[in-house]
Amino acid sequence: MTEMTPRCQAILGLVIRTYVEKGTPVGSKMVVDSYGLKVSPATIRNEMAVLEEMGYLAHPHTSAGRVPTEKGYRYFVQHLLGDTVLPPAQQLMIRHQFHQAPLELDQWVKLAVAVLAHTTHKAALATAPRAREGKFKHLELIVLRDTLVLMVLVLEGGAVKQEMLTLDAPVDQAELSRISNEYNDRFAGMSALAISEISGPLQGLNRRIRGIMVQSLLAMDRQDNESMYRDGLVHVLDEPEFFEGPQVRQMFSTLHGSSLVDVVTAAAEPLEIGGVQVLIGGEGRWRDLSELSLVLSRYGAPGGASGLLGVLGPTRMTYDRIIGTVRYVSGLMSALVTDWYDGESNYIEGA
Amino acid sequence: MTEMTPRCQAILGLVIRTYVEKGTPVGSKMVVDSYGLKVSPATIRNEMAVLEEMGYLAHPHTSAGRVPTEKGYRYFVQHLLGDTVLPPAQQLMIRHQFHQAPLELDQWVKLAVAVLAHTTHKAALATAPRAREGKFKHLELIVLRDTLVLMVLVLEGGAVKQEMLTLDAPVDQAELSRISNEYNDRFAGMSALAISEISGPLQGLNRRIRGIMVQSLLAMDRQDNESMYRDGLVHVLDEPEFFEGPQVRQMFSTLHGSSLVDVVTAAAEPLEIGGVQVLIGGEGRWRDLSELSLVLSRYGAPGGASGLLGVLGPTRMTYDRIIGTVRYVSGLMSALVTDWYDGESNYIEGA
DNA sequence: GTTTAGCACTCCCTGTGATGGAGTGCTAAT
DNA sequence: ATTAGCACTCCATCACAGGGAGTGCTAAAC
Repeated sequence: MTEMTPRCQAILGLVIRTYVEKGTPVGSKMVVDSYGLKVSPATIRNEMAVLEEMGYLAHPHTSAGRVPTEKGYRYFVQHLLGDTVLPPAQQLMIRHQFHQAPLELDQWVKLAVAVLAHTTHKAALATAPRAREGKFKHLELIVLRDTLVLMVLVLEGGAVKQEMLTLDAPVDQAELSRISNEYNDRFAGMSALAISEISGPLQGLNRRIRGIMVQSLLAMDRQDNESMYRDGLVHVLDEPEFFEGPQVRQMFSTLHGSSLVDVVTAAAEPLEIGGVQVLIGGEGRWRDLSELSLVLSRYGAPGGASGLLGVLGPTRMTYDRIIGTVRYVSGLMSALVTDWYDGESNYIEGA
Repeated sequence: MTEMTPRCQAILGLVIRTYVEKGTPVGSKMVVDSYGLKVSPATIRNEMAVLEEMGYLAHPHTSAGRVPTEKGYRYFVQHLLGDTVLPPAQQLMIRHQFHQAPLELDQWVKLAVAVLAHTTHKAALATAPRAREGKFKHLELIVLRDTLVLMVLVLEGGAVKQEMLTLDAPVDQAELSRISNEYNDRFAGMSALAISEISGPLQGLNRRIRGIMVQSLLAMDRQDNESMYRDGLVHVLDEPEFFEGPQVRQMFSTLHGSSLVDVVTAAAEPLEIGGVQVLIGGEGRWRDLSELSLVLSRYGAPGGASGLLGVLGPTRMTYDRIIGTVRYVSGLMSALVTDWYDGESNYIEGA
């Protein structure tokens, strides 16, 4: 059962590689010819029969070649994966696209998704880095018209949150400025907990503002459907297995739907920064992803905010290349984010 | 040629209605049976032959029923469309979804797209209302770390624009507050042109800020790919004509791609607020939309900001119902936006 | 003169074998 | 343990026939 001769492994690897490349079930002759092996097809057939019995390969029908099962892919990813480091040329191309990177964090994330989707030719997704708990930096209150106020909340790290407030009674800008100045003086650099502790019972406008502040600080790391960027979903349509029938529809509702966020966050839960997680065919836990694989990584500043990025494609994908790409982009993004936060903390210490 | 007997019209209408409903080419017998006409199939056949010669109907092959051409649809929309006003029940359902509407304009727009997509079961799109030229309301400069400044620009009407600035030399918050206060006192309520006229030659930070301000004010009505909301693209996959082959792929790149914005803005160019424009099969101008129709409307406050919203679906769609829905939602949105701006201007006058 | 019944014709759609090929699984020989 | 040989299985492809839907024409009916 756990018996797995080196040759068996090798053959499993070859079968998967050829299947990933060609997309059709691969037969014994195909393996021998493609790699110029010194054994006969019959030998391969025997080994393949063993692999099938162990559950790593499957048979569409009696006289077809073999196809990897999810278990097969998983074994491949865990034990047979060679060097997943991207060749320097690829690295350069990716780095180059990050070179004229914009200054806002969200822009970086969008860029990362686009780069991932483009270089892997698959669907890509990412979430912006979020700290576990945000710290208050700056509050601004701007009156738009008598009872309507725009509240702009800036957190440390540069995240900005806008909120509209309607009031019961009109206020003027001077009053609002007075309030926001007080907040800025009193609460700068504090966490939600600290703010809650300081402030006694509140009422009216102050109460609403405080509520939103605390809520925003606490909800920093909650990823919702809106905050996940996606790109390149079209690429998945290029794969022959998604070419026809209602699969296309199902695929797209999966990718576009809101459940994807849950899957991603659940799958990424055990991930350290820089770590890569490979989810093959939903792993039995998510039916939506039955034909899909997800290569996910967490990026961010060590001990600080972190986000997720990854690639989503058919189970039949070139895992080595894609894992390499995801890991590399994750590394780049971590560097960017770390730089950002270092700069930030330096400033604070130096101030 | 321009000859079009009433009965011809009626038959064209019936053919289109049945085709839209069934999705298969419709034959003479089908028409007679479906509507209990008092004429024989042969009569219908003759008329249909005439309609075909005039270019309103087409023949997939010799012994198939008739299918409407783009020209046929256009004639239908222009002359044969009955009452496109939505039944009260539908109106109520839509209105109800707008009832607990959020306070931000963009949220309204998103809601409108969702409602359109949902009720028509087609793809929907919308752009946020933009004024021809914005007016400055409020500027806020917040230092994030030594040389990095967050600039928040609020325009009249509540549009908010964020921008990051990197400086050559560090500044402190006090200095920034001084600058922003000066701007707020001096330029409140002014247009880009007025601001440009007042200010003499500038340098350094002031020059950058002024540049962004003017640019933002001028670019208010420019719709880019990012600013167009889309929803319900999946619905189009339900239509049988998009079920198979590379059409799906092409469709999706069309709908997701950036060229759609150009098409929409070009098509909407002649539209008055409240007007509805129907684009059938790309009208020969846009090859991407060959199988698609676009029902578009402009909404907004009269003389003020306006945006676009519409529905995109296969040429084979129920034009009356969809035009009705688009017009109704457009009306609702116009009311919302007008309210918004009225409130705004009231405040300004009363201030 | 318009309408209609009748009919031949055209073309698609579907199901049915028939054929070939790719690949397996088994057995016996190496 | 490996391999050659071979029967077998099942899929894919093609051709072909029959049924069906619908047309276009013609001639008769109103």
